[in-house]
Amino acid sequence: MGSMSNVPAASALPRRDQIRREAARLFAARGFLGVGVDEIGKAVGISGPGLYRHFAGKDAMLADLLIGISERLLEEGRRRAGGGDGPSAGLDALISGHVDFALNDRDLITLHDRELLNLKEEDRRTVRRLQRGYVELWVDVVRQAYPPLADPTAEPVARAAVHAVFGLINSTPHSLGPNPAQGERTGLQRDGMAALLHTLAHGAFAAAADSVGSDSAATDPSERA
Amino acid sequence: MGSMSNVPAASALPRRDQIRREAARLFAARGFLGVGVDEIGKAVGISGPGLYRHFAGKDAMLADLLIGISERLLEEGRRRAGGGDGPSAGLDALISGHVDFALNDRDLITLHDRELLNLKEEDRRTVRRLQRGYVELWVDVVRQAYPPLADPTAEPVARAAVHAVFGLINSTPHSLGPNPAQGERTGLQRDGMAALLHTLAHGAFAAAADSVGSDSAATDPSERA
DNA sequence: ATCCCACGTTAATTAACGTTAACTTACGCG
DNA sequence: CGCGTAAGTTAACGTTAATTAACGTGGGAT
Repeated sequence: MGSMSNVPAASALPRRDQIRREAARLFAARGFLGVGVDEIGKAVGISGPGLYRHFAGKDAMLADLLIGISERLLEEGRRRAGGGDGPSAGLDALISGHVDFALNDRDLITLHDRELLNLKEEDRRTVRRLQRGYVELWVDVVRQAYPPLADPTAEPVARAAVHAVFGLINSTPHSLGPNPAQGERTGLQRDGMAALLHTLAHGAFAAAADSVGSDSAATDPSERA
Repeated sequence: MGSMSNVPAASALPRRDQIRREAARLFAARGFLGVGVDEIGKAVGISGPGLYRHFAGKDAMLADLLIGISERLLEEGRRRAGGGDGPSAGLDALISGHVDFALNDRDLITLHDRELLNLKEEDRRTVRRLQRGYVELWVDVVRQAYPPLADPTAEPVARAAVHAVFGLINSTPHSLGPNPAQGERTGLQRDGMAALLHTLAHGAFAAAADSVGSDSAATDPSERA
């Protein structure tokens, strides 16, 4: 193993990435346990056990996908949150980043919260740690951008709102039909959907801030009007 | 089959319902393909193939659960949407109903959008038809409650917003930890969470209405500010 | 008393799946 | 040239899981 003159030319992706993409597509479409390795192999043009030259096993493929996406989310999130122009702009950047992610990498977003339970304990802990970091990032920025949420008693509200907004943004895979075509007449075009999700997310956070700014909402077990 | 003097006394649930509950719990926890029939059997005190006296097969259990929840959502939704006191109150009632559902029947809400792909074609069509009816119900009420969304060109926006709000409300299973205990210090109590979700949903819809009321958002492919 | 049927049990059947083994091929390099 | 290694192939193995078969059993209605 001395020289190595790889560089896969201008052809296609490296095998490993090709496998990643097809596996993500199939796992998202039919579930991790619902697709066999032969199927993944066929999708990349090799057959069955040939995949074991590139991944240690089926579990390792899923782990690679989930850890990869979690790392990319956190990394990109950190970059955007520290964008400079104050917390409000930071939150905008976070939202845009997550929306782009949900629209561009629908398969991975789907897997991200659907297939965690098929990971071995250690990988699951890794993914959860990364996810936790990402959530903390959002919670901090949201509480700075919406001062009423900065109150210590409002922390659970901010955290729950962040989770809910993730659910909101991540809902696009379900509401946008199957994978391939993007300009269907199902509804909005891509950019319109991105703008709308951005708007909805802000609306939700603003409403949360308003609710703790005025009356009961969090620690008070009284009913609302 | 002439007499039938059932009435299961004051003991437990009928076997069939007991199976439903345990199957829902297990499917939500580890996925439809991740749990075996022996496991479901053990959860209800009988073993393995004894389940086939009550359901035609594992597929039939999932179909029963998903169709059941979809029917209940639609039925209860219709009841609430026609509550009488105008579209704004109708929307409140719809939101409250869905929030209650998400908080009370977390397992079923999880299955509802996670396991559709494990249904046979016919059952899947049935579930989708019911889901479509439920969405239409929401879209109609939302557009009445928020006049700017009643504009014909805003229909895709209203529809996408409804899907997004479903994602928002349904996110609670993920952000509330595992199933059993309900009063953990993870964050909000149940009622606080319900109130917050209600608030967030309204905030999202209001923001959607604002956005189409003022500038570009839907059919216009221009960028937003 | 008896019949029967709802409700279970365990054993057998069959199919699928992940993984490993053994073997082949192409090719960069000393 | 000859060798090692990356990247495949097909065949085989061991397990697991859903479903079916064959077989009990106990309690109500006739």
